Amino acid sequence: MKFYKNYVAGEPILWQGDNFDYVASVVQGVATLGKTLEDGRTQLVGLLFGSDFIGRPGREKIDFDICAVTDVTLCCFRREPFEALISSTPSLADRLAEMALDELNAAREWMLLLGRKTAQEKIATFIEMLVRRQHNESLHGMKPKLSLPLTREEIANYLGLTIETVSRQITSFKNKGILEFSDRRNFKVKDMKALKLATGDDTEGGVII
Amino acid sequence: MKFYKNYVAGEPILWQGDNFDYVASVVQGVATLGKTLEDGRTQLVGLLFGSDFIGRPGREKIDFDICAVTDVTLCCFRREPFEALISSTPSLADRLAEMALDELNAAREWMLLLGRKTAQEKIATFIEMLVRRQHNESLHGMKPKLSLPLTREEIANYLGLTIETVSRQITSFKNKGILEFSDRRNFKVKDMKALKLATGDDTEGGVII
DNA sequence: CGTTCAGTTGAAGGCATTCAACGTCGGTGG
DNA sequence: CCACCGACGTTGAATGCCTTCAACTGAACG
Repeated sequence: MKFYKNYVAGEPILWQGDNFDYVASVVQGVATLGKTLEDGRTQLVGLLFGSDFIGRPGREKIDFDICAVTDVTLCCFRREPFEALISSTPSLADRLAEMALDELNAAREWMLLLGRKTAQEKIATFIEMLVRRQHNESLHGMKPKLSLPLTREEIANYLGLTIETVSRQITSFKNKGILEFSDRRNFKVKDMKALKLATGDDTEGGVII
Repeated sequence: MKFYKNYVAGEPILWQGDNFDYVASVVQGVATLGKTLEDGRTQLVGLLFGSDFIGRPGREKIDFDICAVTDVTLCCFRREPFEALISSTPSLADRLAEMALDELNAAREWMLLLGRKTAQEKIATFIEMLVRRQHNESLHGMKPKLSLPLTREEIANYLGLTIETVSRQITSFKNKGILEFSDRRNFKVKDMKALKLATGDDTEGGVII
């Protein structure tokens, strides 16, 4: 019923329209959910981190692409026994429903970003989200080294921008002393307050993580 | 346990952050789900039509605004007995989970629109969605009169545009002979094929509704 | 040392926005 | 009845933000 699958960075996990007879949970690594138009324009609609879930009971098709951006390990379950397990375990069904609702809220938050935020605000929001997620993962590591899990192109596709704009906005945050990069991927937040301010969101009383 | 509530067009139903001790189903009318930034920029993240659902078990707060755009009737259920009912009725829980997943898919589709589509494609996609939904409602009414349920401003907020751009793009579709308006709100689609083409989506073999 | 790929930077251009004026419709009151 | 008003919508001109196009940098690799 249960088995593991491994993917190397850059490898596609599922293509839009594939049907797929198991469900899975991310054990390790980061993957992207993306949709593409016929002419190649791509929009990432979600990121999958550890313990995120792929596939849902009753949905055999998936209408977006899933792609590994780092090496990824999935824990897979055959569909029939898993659905049987859900039927007999209400708490599991509840948990899945909870996760779906969380994703829905995240998707709607991102709609606000895509529809109404400026490039600067998009980048700030993206970085701030990374801080929050990576902070949760490395529990209480006080201001750890942070890293961008995505290439500039993937960031662009996640934020509805171009690579060039992403690059310029990141440079701008460097110049303002808000971010500091040790290389292309690894950075530290020097001024969390300014970063939060730049997201365009409610200020929440200036609480610092 | 069950009661009805009525709202007139334009009336707010719920504000961002309100907590709300019942759940509801839309009986009649259209409502919008919206999120707003501090400076007033607004993004609609969903439309509620008949039989759509507001609120979820275990979520007492709602983090967006809900607003009636036409006169709206809600069928409301007190939270505690409703949650008890769900626990004892797996099929109802399944149905709610299904609806949440449908909304998630719709939200992601909309993310593609917001992040990657041009103004022209956004309008075309919006109109095409209206055709599909209103077609379902008035079962098999062959090419009925269609109507925009939203003002130009609401359309703009739904598509991540300004009113002026919405107006210009609609005019453009009129001039091309793809849409024909009898007044500001009511129209017919004169060339469905061209409309679908203009959405930027996959052509689906040119199937006409 | 040349190649390649990811990222950066510069300059030009375009699409949507912004600002502004006008048009239209429905309601209200003189 | 008609003038006035406000809300909604349209249209025009100018600006600007992001994109597009292009050249360059730097690191990894054979």
